[in-house]
Amino acid sequence: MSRRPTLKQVAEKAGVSLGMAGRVLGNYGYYSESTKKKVLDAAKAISYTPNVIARSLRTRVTKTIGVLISDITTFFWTTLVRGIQDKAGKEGFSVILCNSDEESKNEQLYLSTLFERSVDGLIVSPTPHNHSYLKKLSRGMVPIVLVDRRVKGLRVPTIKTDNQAGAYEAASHLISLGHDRIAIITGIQGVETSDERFAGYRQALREKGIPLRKTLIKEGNFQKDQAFSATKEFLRMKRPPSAIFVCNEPMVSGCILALKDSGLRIPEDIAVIGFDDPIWASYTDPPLTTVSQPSYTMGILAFDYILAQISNKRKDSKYLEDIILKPTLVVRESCGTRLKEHEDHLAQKKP
Amino acid sequence: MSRRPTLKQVAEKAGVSLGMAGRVLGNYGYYSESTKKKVLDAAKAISYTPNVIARSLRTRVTKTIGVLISDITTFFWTTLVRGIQDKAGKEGFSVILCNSDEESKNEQLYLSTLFERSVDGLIVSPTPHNHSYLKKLSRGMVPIVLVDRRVKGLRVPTIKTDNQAGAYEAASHLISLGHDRIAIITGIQGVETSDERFAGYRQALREKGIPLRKTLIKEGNFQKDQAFSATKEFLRMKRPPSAIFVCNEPMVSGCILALKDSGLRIPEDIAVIGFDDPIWASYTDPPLTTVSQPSYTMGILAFDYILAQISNKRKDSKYLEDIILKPTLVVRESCGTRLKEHEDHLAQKKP
DNA sequence: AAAAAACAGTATAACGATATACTGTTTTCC
DNA sequence: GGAAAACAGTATATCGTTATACTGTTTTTT
Repeated sequence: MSRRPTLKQVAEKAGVSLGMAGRVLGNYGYYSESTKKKVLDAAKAISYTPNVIARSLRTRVTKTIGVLISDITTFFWTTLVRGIQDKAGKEGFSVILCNSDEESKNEQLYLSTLFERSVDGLIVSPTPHNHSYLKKLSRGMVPIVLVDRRVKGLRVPTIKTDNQAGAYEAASHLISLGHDRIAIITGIQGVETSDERFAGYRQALREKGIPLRKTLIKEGNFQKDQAFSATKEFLRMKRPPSAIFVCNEPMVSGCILALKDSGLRIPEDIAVIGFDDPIWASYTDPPLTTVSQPSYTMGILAFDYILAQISNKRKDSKYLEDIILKPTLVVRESCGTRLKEHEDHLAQKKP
Repeated sequence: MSRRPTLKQVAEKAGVSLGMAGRVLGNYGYYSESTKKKVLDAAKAISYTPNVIARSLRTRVTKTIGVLISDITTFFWTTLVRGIQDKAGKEGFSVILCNSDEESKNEQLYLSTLFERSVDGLIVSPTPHNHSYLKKLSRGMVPIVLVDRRVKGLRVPTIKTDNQAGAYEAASHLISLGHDRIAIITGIQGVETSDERFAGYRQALREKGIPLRKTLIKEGNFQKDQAFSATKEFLRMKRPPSAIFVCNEPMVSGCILALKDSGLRIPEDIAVIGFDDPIWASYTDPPLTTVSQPSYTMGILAFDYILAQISNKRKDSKYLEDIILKPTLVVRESCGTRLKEHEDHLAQKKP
């Protein structure tokens, strides 16, 4: 690979000193119109572009942020990351993206490589356990913003949704439709997101006077396959649940797959309500009722917050407080709400 | 933010010269056991980590690759990118990810920032037009591997699927089911992926003696909304198509949405076949028959190829040839294949 | 007309790691 | 025992920017 032109070469070509070339291109200090022209022409002639690595070494600014999430493959994270990227691009920042897969050893590994690369800031969704390294970094090493979840003892601004409220709405919706054997497939115990969703579920049951049954609670680890198994287990019960609240998108996939596999109809045989609202939620069979989070907006906000920290606007107390966004319940057909209408509609179609 | 420890500080703490500390940590040259211990202890004591920026400046190696694709938000790209990331992570590379949204001005912008950041290599899915900058970079500036599409006049290794074969299979499948008014919603004219898929469609029709009707061909620009409109237009025809071949995942979404919106049943009223096989394809109503691409594998291969170029294994001619993977047709129910069985199944369930 | 300020330009010191040249000292080998 | 080789260690050039210190010259101010 050929070596790219340097500022020194520009200066030589322009017949001026390195310093002068630097001033013109960096637009600081004094320089005459004539040297300006000479430098600019020379730079153009050899198509000079500054070496950002060298600049970063000197200025201690990389214009790069690290983003560490659990898995880019799921809708919630893809959308959130796209939000970060769009805002970052506008501000001239590059984004290095890493997946932790909820493993704290990956978290540690990626955080350290990102730190060694001198990123200007980190947007992190912490894994369930062992945040020692994250905590260490948070102590004045590099600006950090958390997304989706907080961590006990980590005082860092966080962008998240009110998971409890969302789950409460979901469970209340099911209750209002007459369900009283409502199962839940939770995420990962110890992850704030998961615990809050469970808390919302419990709150709704308690308020409506429905007993909390341990047999109707299963952990799905936020994963499709585990939700599949959990669903199958529910179906093997003597009295299976009449509705299932599934706490994220991949797990909803697993749950629906298991129900289809068992030949059950949704919502006639069993109601399903999800968390996260991927594009496909509206054309599953039947369309999925689910709690929607503003993930793209969360990405934008996360970048705003990290930028505020980087450019030291932190004194602005606004950027120190957590943002807790409200999720919304999107009612479609998987809980049977519109079931009657739907059947009328089908009836019309049949000749 | 506090300043991080440097090699100089390690050397001072260990009471040796900078050079010695460098040798121990870099494990080259001569050093005694005693200095080794002193240096290692000192490094640990002040928790030294090398500054990768400084190293990169000196060694001209950043251990970073740039990835420029159209949109991380779609299944095909998310999965492919995850493949790249997983392999890159294993090899100690970081990935800077950018979305072009198929706009050549974005392509140009992101390519230049990536180049200025001295990435070791680029994995690019080129936008439809104006590859002048990409071509310039390909001339010995930085190693490049293309994914999904080639570009005329750009001699760079490419990882792609045999789109024509995939589309041919899809169209043939429809024809074998008795369809002869088969519409197609294409991607973006001029993009190889799109043109090849159209070619496969045309080839199938020609071979089976079915005339190619212009009215049954609409461009959807690979976008959901445009596919929605295109579908609606098809439905307004005096003789609407009996089947639609939709050339990527977001457009399938748009198409299905339009059909549902018009109250049409799939496949009874109209058959749908897609390209790309997202997780949700198996639980739409009905499950989607579609052409599946090995996108995760493509990501892995793309990284293998860029790594080969970076580490100059290019003499190995293997890494100079394009890889063209075979897509596979996944038959589900949206073309009516298993319709009979399905109804039997439903009949059984009814009491 | 002298002092101060503005301007044009050069030279050079960082930034932090890498790796070579160089100065000694010890060990090996015939 | 003496030359060669191996070893231990220091000093320093380099990567390509940025930005300051410094030397002059011109312009402005009083």
